[in-house]
Amino acid sequence: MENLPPEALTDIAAYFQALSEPTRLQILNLLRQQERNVGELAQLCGFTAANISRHLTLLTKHGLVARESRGTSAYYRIADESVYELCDLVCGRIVRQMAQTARRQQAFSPSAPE
Amino acid sequence: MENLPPEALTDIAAYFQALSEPTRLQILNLLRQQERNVGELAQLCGFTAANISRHLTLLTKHGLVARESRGTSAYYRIADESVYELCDLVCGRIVRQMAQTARRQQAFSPSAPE
DNA sequence: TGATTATTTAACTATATAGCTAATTAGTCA
DNA sequence: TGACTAATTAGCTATATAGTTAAATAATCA
Repeated sequence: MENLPPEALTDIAAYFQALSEPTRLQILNLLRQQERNVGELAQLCGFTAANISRHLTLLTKHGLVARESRGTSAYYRIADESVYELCDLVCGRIVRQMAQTARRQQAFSPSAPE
Repeated sequence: MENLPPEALTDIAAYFQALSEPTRLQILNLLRQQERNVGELAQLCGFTAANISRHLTLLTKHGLVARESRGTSAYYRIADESVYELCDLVCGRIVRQMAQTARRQQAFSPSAPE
């Protein structure tokens, strides 16, 4: 990232944006276990198939998932496992930060932490 | 990310969202070299100070940058270097993907690559 | 205190997008 | 071919947000 052409920032931002939506993260999380078709994902996520389909299209465009047509169904699977590295890194950051916040609040009101 | 409480996805999404904006990435990139005040960043980014100030507030809320008041100025610096790891990972992904796309296009029209 | 400068916040406009329903497309099978 | 099912796309609404200018805060200094 040190010496980036300015337009690279746009690409990186777009990639992060693909990951900046809870429903899409839920989809990625579900696909971690096994491939799924659109209807299954829709049911598991609790949204319409139309909605999930649009999310899957976007994830595909960014190379995060891959689509395979089988019969009348479309099965999606993770295309690049390295996404989970990213998510784990962020997870770690958040946990650390929450712990830190908790410590700070403890310091202010040790008797009534909240 | 394996066994996450559902609300964690929202937190992770919010963190990625902080990184999903080219201007904010530009700010982070500039702060890689040295701390800067709002006016400097505004000038370097080519936007108003009001706009940059709002971006900095958001980055601060996510623990990405830290603010220090000095005189009438507010100086910002990177609060967690690990952001750059994330960005480098994404960078790598994008470069790999672009190379792959280029190869595919080469395969289709080896004489007139574009 | 009053003037000046830097930052932040308020209020607004443009644009993007997550969700929906309904319409369309595509594949299977009688 | 026609009926059926799954997926996608179109069209819509509601919400979020990146940018702006202008007003409000905050700190310095004469």
